[in-house]
Amino acid sequence: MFSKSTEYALRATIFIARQSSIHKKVNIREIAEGIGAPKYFTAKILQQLSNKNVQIVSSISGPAGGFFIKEEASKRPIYNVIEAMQETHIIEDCVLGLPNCNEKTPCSMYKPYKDVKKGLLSIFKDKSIQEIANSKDRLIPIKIPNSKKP
Amino acid sequence: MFSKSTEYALRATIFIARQSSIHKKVNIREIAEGIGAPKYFTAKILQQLSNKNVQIVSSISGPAGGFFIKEEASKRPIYNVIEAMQETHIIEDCVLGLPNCNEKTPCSMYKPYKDVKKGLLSIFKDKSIQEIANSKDRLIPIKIPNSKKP
DNA sequence: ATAATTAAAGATATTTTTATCCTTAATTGT
DNA sequence: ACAATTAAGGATAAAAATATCTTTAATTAT
Ligand code: FES
Ligand code: FES
Repeated sequence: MFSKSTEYALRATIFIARQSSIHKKVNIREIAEGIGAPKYFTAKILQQLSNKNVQIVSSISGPAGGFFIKEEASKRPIYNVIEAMQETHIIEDCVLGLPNCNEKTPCSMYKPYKDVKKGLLSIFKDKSIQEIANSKDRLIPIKIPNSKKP
Repeated sequence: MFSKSTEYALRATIFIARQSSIHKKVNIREIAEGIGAPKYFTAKILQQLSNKNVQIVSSISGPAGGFFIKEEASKRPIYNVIEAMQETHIIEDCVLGLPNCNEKTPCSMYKPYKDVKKGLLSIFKDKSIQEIANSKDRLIPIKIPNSKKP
């Protein structure tokens, strides 16, 4: 559904939130391994999530540093991650790729998609990062005993 | 939601179906202009939809040739176009990008997405190409009086 | 002060997607 | 047979997404 960037962003956010709930900061290597994503690419995505006006994740440099999520940020909906990655269009835009998806200029899919869109939006808007992090569902493809991504 | 390829594929299929309903064959130029898509790229997509075991659209070379959709093909669900473009994964796969999206190995989004996925699949599976073509909703971005895509 | 550890930032590389062009084959009308 | 029109197929180009590497800055501990 989303790009790999956004998939990694969602997984990373949930992963960090879980560690932050036990007041543990995590570094890039831990995050990348924890979500089964390429390390350097994950680093780039974390810049997007931490930097900016976004402020979904926070970070501190140096030893004992790393990434974490503030209490208040973890209460925000996971939808904010999709916004930060600038991919709300994947849900919001016309299914046929036409501009101006609205009541006035609908395509053939507008009506049937209307309710689906609502449902899709609500699954990301109705749950906070914290709530999703609290579930102990997997965030990683498969158990890798000793992965070697240096 | 889908790739540009699939968006064009959906629009082209509906466009051709409309013309076929009045027994009119259309050529690449007419299709590309009719759906507001790049001509050569549209041609490549039509190969995917006509060629193969897919057979959603049919074509005939030479003067008075062009693309059309057979009666029986137009009764198939629009979902077949998404299958032909090999993008069912966009609906079917894990929202977080994890492999093996199923009851046994769910991610945090599995349950909330389950019903949305059903709705999403049904809007493409429950309507035939013909039915969608019969609606006279737009298939093109905006009215272009005299577009110049040579 | 120095060394070690961490993220930030910038540069580069690879792959995929999107888009275009050119040649060939099929069909039609003259 | 020949010219015109159309799609098919192959080659190439351009842009975007994905991925990696290198250097710099910040922080900590010694
Ligand atoms: S105009 Fe196509 S889904 Fe809204
Ligand atoms: S496992 Fe994630 S949505 Fe199915």
